[in-house]
Amino acid sequence: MQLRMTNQREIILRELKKSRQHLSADELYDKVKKYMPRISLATVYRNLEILSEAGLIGKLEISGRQKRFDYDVTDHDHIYCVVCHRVDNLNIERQGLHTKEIKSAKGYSITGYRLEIVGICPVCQKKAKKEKKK
Amino acid sequence: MQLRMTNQREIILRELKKSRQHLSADELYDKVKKYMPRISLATVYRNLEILSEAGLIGKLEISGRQKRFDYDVTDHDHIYCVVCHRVDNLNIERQGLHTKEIKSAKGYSITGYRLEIVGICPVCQKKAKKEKKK
DNA sequence: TTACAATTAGTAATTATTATCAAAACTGGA
DNA sequence: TCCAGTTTTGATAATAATTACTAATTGTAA
Repeated sequence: MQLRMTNQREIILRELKKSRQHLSADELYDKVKKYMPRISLATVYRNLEILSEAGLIGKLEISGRQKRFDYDVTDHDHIYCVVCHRVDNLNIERQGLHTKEIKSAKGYSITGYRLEIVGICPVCQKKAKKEKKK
Repeated sequence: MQLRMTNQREIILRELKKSRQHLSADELYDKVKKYMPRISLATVYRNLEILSEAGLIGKLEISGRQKRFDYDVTDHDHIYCVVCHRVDNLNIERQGLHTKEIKSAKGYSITGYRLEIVGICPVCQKKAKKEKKK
């Protein structure tokens, strides 16, 4: 199956890469609408799935209610804010993780792994301090 | 805030621990109904949140559409099936992960981390083989 | 007991996502 | 270029999971 690069796809892809964030479908919808006001939210959802299946973007299936998509398809880990659900990329040395232990874990055939660092992002830390003062 | 242990809470907690699985609210609802047929699904949702805030159970905020809850609150990692979304517990040596690199990552204050091994569980592997034969 | 607070069952509302479908836009020959 | 077939789109309906609301019930502590 060959991917046809429509205008909609082009702009969705461009805006996600431009943002350098891990956007949800509706956040991306808002950005794309500026260039293509008549685009449908369904088109954004549809194409995010298609683009991630084609390997042009990544799909984060981590925490939070909404799916988020990653502009960076190279191998990396994430850091995630428990308060606002913001996600950032991380590069961490992963020495010692490809062990026999993992490879045979519970009879699973392993396709990959991900390390998620969980914490509170700088913005939410500031907010929390302000809240305390009240 | 002190946690009042109601009948509903007791049974929800008991059934989750008994299952030794990572159940979603509706799966647990089905189990609990056998002992308490008039319980409401909303009560299950409500109490799963309360129990996890009280630290009596864990909340998995990982992949898949539904939230899942963990009978085991001790420190451990997970292995997760990309096909059926089943989750199992794992104990893996995590040497070399508590590095300065992580502790100061992107200005976050780190509260923890989780390693998720991703793969296909034995059951889904078997199903996939059967599918191929067709 | 008796008043007050917490919890419950039942249901409505909300949120995120997926499905449906007719219209529009592409594609690759004749 | 025109046409037939395929894809994709926009609009909207449907679904799934969760949360909010509310009156009734239950527990608690004086």
